Amino acid sequence: MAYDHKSIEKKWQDYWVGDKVFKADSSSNKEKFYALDMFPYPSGAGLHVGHPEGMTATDIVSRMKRMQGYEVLHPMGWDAFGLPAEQYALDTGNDPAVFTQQNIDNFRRQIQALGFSYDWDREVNTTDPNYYKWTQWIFTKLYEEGLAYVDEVAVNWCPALGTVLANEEVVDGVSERGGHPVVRKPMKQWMLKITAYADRLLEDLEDLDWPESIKDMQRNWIGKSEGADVHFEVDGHDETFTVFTTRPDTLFGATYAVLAPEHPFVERIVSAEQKEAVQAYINEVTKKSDLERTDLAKEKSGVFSGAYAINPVNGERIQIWVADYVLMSYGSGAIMAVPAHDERDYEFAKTFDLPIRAVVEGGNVEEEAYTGDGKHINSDFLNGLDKEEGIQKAIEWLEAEGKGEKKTSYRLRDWLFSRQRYWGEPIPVIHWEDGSVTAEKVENLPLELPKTENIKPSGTGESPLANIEDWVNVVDPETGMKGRRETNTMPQWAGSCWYFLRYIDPDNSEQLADPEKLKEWLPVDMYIGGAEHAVLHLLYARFWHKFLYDIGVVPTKEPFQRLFNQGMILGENNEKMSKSKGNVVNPDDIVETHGADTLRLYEMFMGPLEASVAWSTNGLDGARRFLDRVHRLFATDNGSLSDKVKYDSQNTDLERSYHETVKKVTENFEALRFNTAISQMMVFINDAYKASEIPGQYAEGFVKLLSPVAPHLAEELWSILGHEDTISYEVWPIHDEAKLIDDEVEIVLQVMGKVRSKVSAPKDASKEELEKLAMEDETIQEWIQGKTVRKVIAVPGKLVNIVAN
RNA sequence: GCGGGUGUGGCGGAAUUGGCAGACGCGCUAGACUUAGGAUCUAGUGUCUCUCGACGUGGGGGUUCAAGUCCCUCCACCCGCACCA
Repeated sequence: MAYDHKSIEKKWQDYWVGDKVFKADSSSNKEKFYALDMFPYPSGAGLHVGHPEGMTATDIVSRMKRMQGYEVLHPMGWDAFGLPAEQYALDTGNDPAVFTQQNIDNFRRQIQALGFSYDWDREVNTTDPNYYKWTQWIFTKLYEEGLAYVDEVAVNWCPALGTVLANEEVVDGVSERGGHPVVRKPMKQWMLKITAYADRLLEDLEDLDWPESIKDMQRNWIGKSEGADVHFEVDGHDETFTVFTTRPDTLFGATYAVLAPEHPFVERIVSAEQKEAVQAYINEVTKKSDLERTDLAKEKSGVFSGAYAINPVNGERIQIWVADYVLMSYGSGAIMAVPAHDERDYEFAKTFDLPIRAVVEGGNVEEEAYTGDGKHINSDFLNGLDKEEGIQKAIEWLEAEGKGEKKTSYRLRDWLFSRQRYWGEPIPVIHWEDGSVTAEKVENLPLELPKTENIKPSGTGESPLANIEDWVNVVDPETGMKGRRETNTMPQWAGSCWYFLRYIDPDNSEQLADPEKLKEWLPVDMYIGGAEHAVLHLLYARFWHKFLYDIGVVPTKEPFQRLFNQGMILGENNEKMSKSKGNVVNPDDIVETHGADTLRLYEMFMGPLEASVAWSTNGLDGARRFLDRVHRLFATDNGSLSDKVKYDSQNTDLERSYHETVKKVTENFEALRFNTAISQMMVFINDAYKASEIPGQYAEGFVKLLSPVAPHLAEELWSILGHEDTISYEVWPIHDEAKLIDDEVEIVLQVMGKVRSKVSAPKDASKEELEKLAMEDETIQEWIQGKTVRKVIAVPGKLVNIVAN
């Protein structure tokens, strides 16, 4: 019988899972290798063909590393908290835990049907109390270290639904569900002080083996910029405000100042005459959505506050304006405006007819702002200096005069860590009636989510947990003091910040993970996932990891040494797969019709791992055809070994092709270039079909090379080749470099850089010998006839180029 | 606007330090075997001429004996950020 994927795949999957073939042993003395997938959110829709792409890539590497003698940790788990389960609960009254468990079971079934070599004994689930116990524990540590704090932050409050909405639940200013109005409302929120790690998150990127584009995205997100804080006094008030500037050297060109509309200072300094205008402006601005406010195309808007600031360098009175082009969230929410040398200030000054004074030479201030370098003018003690010197000197002056100081600002802001949701890790904090706040003691963790049939909005903006009286209200057993539990839960990011640590020691009830085991496995050697997590997940996880490093829990500064982002698999119409477009391909269907091995092979052969390529049914058929060809080459219809395979063969037809294949496949797997590795395997199979016989050791070697990509078929062929054990721990083939070198090589003969002839020559023929061969070649002689040979370039082993005209 | 990236046959894509452009797969064409083929096998397949040959890696220019690869310039598309002071 021909290649029957259904029976073969079932057989080997049952064996792998049943016999725990891929169990990882932390105590072995093999070198450790940790291959990690970004774990999925188990959605109700199940797996789509995009999921297995990255998973196949890590699986191939894992399987190869095992065969190369490494102890491989390759785990899978579930990022299972999240909004959809909560929505489902709200809609149906069902328990999100039950719903989530069903989805997980479905995901696991689908993933196992693809034959990945996960160690299923290490499966983790972020919604499991034994898991989130440690998520909560990390939070309490952050709290103890002062890195978790409460702040007032505006949230999307929907009065009609009585709940707070996530940004993605708000569409065009109304709730996505029901279309109710949404307003910004300040609420007390837990924040994590990621900004305290900004510099280290930036610097430590250097040593990581990550795509440069991802590093850059993180750098931009952190957005470090150096400059100075400058303090301005307000004329007629006993007040000062601070601006942040990267160009303190242009202080003499500051002709007005601007406060963000939300700046608390605005109401303190606004003049009586301007009060009404300012209030009207602020009202207008707060009505605008974030999108409208940041729309670059729009005209600058603003209003004069009626107050004046004193420029600290020259005592000049300058107007203070309120304008929304200054953001409260960056720097100090206030700027000194230097219209001559800043494009935004220039545009604003032109709009409102404010003075513009050049203080740096170069450019034409009549026409546009000049942001380049040049000698300073109109700047007293800075005159004649260039930009760099000017900045230096200005900061020295400010610090000496007590009018300002050197300052570094970051675009990165602290992490808003609260969610007003039921389906998340409860934040383990109690607010006591005397006003004190304490974190739950470790022995009281996990603080479990209470079971309830009544998940509904609290109506106050608190999470549904606020409805559950006997959970929310607590009494201190020792002092009798009453308290109320925090009702906010953690965001989905929390569980995914450290799951890779738990895989290392998933059942530990005493600690997050055994330090000795962490030392064995960390850092993750290979981490593959989608580029959509390039910034947030990876930054948050790095932050937590550095924190855990600081408190001595983990042994490495960085969690993920090597990172790779796989591309997307698009629908056959070249658009992103989505239910609404009807172009989603379900892996279950492919496994049924073509088999898991075909799906794996096809996804790896489509193109480079990082590229986004459209699904093609024809391409899939081609992948299947290759596996059919492989099967037919090695096995007969009744499942015995093909006569063509001969263990005692002395035939050397395939020698070179085989060794080249071993070399290329090994190198390409290592470099994650699976498409080229597979094409080389195809070349070998084509050669093998042409050969009169296939030496047994080449057949075995090839099956090993194929096994990471098409493990079920490889196991089957391995047993047909007469082996009892799994192929998973067989020794990976090594190529013999000597077999790749031919004694005779083909030399390309060129005239004027164009190939005119070819000739065979000994591989180590000298330049002179090659030149002689070229000149003797008949075709070449015809080409150079009647021409003068100006020059002959001979590259040993490669070519001869004759310059003649 | 800033940062990063990509442009190669009808399609997906290959091409060490500059050294035979188009590996491999899909598709297509012809043939073989077949009652049949959406199976399999064989041959062919960048374009123009189809004979020599010429042209050809987004466009233009340059360096070089030799450029997909290096330099300059322009264009298109994709991703991220976006009034970040």
